[in-house]
Amino acid sequence: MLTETGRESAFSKADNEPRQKEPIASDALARAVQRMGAAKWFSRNAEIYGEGEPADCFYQVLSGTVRAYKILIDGRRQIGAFYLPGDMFGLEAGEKHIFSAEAVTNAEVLVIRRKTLTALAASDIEVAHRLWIHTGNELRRARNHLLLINKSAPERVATFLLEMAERIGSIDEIKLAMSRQDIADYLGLTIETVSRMLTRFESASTIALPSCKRIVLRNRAVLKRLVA
Amino acid sequence: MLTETGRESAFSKADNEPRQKEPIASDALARAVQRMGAAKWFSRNAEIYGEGEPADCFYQVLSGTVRAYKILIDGRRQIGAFYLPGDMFGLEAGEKHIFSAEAVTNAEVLVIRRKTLTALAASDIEVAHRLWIHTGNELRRARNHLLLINKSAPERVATFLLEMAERIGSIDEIKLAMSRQDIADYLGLTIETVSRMLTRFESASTIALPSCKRIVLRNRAVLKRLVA
DNA sequence: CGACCATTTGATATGGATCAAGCGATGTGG
DNA sequence: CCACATCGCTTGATCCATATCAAATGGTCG
Repeated sequence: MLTETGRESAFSKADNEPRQKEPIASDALARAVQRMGAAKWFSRNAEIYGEGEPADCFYQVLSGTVRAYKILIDGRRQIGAFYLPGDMFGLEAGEKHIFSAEAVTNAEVLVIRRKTLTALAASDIEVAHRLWIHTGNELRRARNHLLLINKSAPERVATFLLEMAERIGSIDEIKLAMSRQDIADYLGLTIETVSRMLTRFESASTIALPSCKRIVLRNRAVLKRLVA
Repeated sequence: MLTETGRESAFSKADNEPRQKEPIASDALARAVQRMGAAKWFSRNAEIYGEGEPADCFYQVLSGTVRAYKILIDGRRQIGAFYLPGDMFGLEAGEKHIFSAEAVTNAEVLVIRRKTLTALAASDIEVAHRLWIHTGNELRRARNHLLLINKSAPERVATFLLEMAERIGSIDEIKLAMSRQDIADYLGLTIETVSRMLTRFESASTIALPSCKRIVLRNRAVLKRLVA
């Protein structure tokens, strides 16, 4: 059954938020991580691992938000994914990390050694299967992200808002953990463009912006039509 | 104990050749596909599977080239990947295909039922492992593709040329199976822009264009610097 | 209150899209 | 074998969405 080691403390100490309903996954893989992983704290902007380092560990977010990114030669930064509580990351069958990972906010993360996991997978077919499913989900996300990057700026921002709302499980209001720069680097836009799109949506009463990190979706239909 | 070996590379000489002489790939998964798969011919532009259809089969290209793509609501087409001889595709842990697949050229493809493969994976840990590796490789490709899409047009085209040269294993000359439209849809550009970049490279003697499908890389250093 | 950083807003520049010919292959029927 | 249609590619002219540059505003923390 679900082992929730460290969960309560995670929730009370997370700088960020009261948590949603049931974010922590409970499949064989997640259970293994929760049983055998060690909780570790990362403060805002701390590096969890760096690009090119050997991928020795697998992670699950307990609280806070994590970004996976890559710095391009011209200095730009492409964020490949945000990981929220319950999400697992850091191990995709490769020897080395191709992205770096950092805490967006103070975050508590479960860490489990790769060896531990692969040893388990060798004997437990369900864990092996779950690892595959996990990578498959990452792949689906990456492909959706790819599709996103070719769209117009309003479409990208609308997609981001809906994606975040769904993942946070919130009804209407999203509390964003990340800065405009993070959003811009995720969407392949500039902060100015992200900001402009948000104010444009606000002017159209599609969203409201009580503060720059809180966004209220007032008219999802309009956003969904954009995403289409 | 599981061991991760690097990605298997698909080595082919020219994708026009009807057949590979050598065994195409030789890991446990590829061997299973080659032993139990049925060869099937698809003529140019024939559909192999459609988006949304149940992902019942797994495929390996024997000859020719295949594209995986998605049509967006606005009618644009995003090509997610090209598959060359030796490459496997069509099964990534999901129940349904999220892309469609078509033959770019006349192509021979091995087809194996998903059930056959998952049954095998349940008893053969090595096959299960290779399935994971395969999805991991697809993920790495998708992430590289994502990075690509944010770059400038010259960078994208240069990246495409180098990628193709490497995958085809050609020294200097690439024989492209795909049209300019295919390239454009892969890179998120228009055919006009792709064409202009190619002629620009040609003017700079970075490449030569003996015919529109044959491209000679005359100065890889320049291309690599662009990709950086 | 004042300094600092993030965000918004405004003005201008530009890379690639779009619109529009032209050109060069490939194929077909006479 | 040629005339001609067709299709894919290249080239040119213009437009527009977003980047870039610059400044103002707002929010946070000492």
